[in-house]
Amino acid sequence: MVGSENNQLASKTPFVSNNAFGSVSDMLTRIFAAAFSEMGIASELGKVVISERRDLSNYQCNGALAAARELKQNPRQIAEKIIDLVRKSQEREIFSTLSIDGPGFINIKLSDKFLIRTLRSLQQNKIIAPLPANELKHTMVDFGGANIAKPMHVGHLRTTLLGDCLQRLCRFLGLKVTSDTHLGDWGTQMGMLIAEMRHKFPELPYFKSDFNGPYPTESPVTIEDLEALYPQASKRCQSDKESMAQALYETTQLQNGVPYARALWQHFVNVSIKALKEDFAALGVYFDLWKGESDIHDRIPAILERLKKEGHAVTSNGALVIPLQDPTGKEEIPPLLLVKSDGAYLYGTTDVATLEERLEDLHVEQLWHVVDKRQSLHFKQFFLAARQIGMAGPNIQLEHIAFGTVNGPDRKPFKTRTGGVMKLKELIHQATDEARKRLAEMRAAADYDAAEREEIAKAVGIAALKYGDLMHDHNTDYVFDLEKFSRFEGRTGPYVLYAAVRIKAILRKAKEQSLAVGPITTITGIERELMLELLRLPDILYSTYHKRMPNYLCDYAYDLAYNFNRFYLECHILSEKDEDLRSSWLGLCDLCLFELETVLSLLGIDVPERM
RNA sequence: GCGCCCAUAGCUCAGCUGGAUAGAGCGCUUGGCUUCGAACCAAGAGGUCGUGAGUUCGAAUCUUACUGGGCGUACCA
Repeated sequence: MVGSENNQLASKTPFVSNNAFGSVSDMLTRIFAAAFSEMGIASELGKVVISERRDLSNYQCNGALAAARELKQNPRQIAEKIIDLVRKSQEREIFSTLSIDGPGFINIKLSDKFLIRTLRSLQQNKIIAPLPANELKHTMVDFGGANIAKPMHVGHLRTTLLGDCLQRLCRFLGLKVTSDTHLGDWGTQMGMLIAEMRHKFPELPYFKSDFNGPYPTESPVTIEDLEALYPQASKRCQSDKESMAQALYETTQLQNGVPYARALWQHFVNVSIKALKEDFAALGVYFDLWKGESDIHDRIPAILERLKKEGHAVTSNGALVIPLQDPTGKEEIPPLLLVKSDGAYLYGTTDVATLEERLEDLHVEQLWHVVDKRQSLHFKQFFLAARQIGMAGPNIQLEHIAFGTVNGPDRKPFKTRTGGVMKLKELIHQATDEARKRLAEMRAAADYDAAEREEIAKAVGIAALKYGDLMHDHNTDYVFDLEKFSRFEGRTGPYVLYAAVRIKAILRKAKEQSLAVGPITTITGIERELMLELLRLPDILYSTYHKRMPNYLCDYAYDLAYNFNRFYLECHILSEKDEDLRSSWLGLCDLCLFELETVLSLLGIDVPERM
């Protein structure tokens, strides 16, 4: 029979393989898909999802309803047959009940045996199955959006946290990842800075035409100087044509590699990178590469030549552009500009050259740009151009991971009280302050020494900040409310952290009392909910990856913490007299901590030992 | 003008392929600590899912028109 073959097929792809724990809903889907196809119905309809009616089931399959429309049959009868087939399969011991409710929903309850067996294997190995081999693409995450001479501010928060979460998640799921900030270290802004330096400090050796010796190894400016210099330079050039001409002149000197300009520029870059690394480090964010626009500058002429020769790039209104055709033919897409009429390169030019480098030298297969959604037209143009000129083939994934603005209570982009741009450093300080305040209010950690208290405040502050940001769907704007994010009640980082710390406290006490942390063996009541929650981890990780939606991780972390708190309240673990039950519960605590810490670490949040 | 996105409880937000009674947190009302950290938990009130029409057995979800808001629209990034 076809059917038994299908069932065997399903059982040959266990969701626990090589000790690695996979998706339960995928595993159930395989079983149901086999049953659907055995009935001659499209197997896609066998999709099993986590139940929306927790009171009725753990998982559900709605495929019979859709099948009923195609087959023009009664959905309940179809569901009946599906259930019969599943009951006959080798997998029947997974289920405690399979029932049909409403118009034809198949409600699935898992057996205790299955639940215990599965969690025990996870408990032993603590390995989550990586993505299937064909999905393990070399992924580049381009995020952070750092620039020379410009401080990191609140506008960099989302790209940094989102990008970092994505790179952590990809690595966790077995992908090869290369992250790159792609510094804005080239172009007119750099010329403007040099011109400003010449204007203010003409006595520096860089500006002496008769200077022969090597230029100083010490930077003439600090990061603070640079940050102050940049707005002045920018303002001067905007208001004064003469200054702009000077800036363009310096830009040319730099691009032609004239020593004084290069030397000065190198100082700017060094000083800036040092400061940027500190900013990122304060958030626990690290990059594999610190490439910049300057790195690909030399590639540009050859690319432009080729594009002109191949007819991809044409002159239009004095500029060199790639005309774009919308594949759907519906809308008109403005061309991608490569060279301005004054000869300067643009955003799109460096993007194309950088893409070439990433594809040819680094062999990246998947490229994610984590950038403000206001730039979506640019990325649409850039990606389309990359396809049109044949640079990115069909196997290359290009994606703009767009995010909305961080708003203040007035729903306008977040500002300081005085109306200025909030620096990232300042934001982290405020988060730490808020956490410190909360901890003091609750008289928490009062008996710890000052250094530990400070460390805890930092950890809690970062958790509040990161969770508060990442919990929101990145496609939309959100209201930044530090006071709210820092609460220990509700859907916040500190709440989740608290649950994890509670577990650590129990495990510590258990160890002190030499109580065994054993395999999970029993289900008595409320902990079943927690166990079902624990079963979802792989599903959550995979869907977070596939949708590129870290907010799923945040939701899940909260659900875990909440379910643990319920279990904790109801079951008094350490005082439990039944040794087996106690060690089973301790095992459950340990597993829950493992999952919480896993999810939090993907969000970039560390759990302190106590708080 | 054209294009993209958004509109869900008093507030901030979820809502996975079109599915059952639209969820959560905060706030509000009420209840639970001689026991592992009450920084917790439980219960309740609160909704014409922006408006109208359409597709469907079934729409917050898909189509369409409209209203209100955000953003972008060739030489900035």
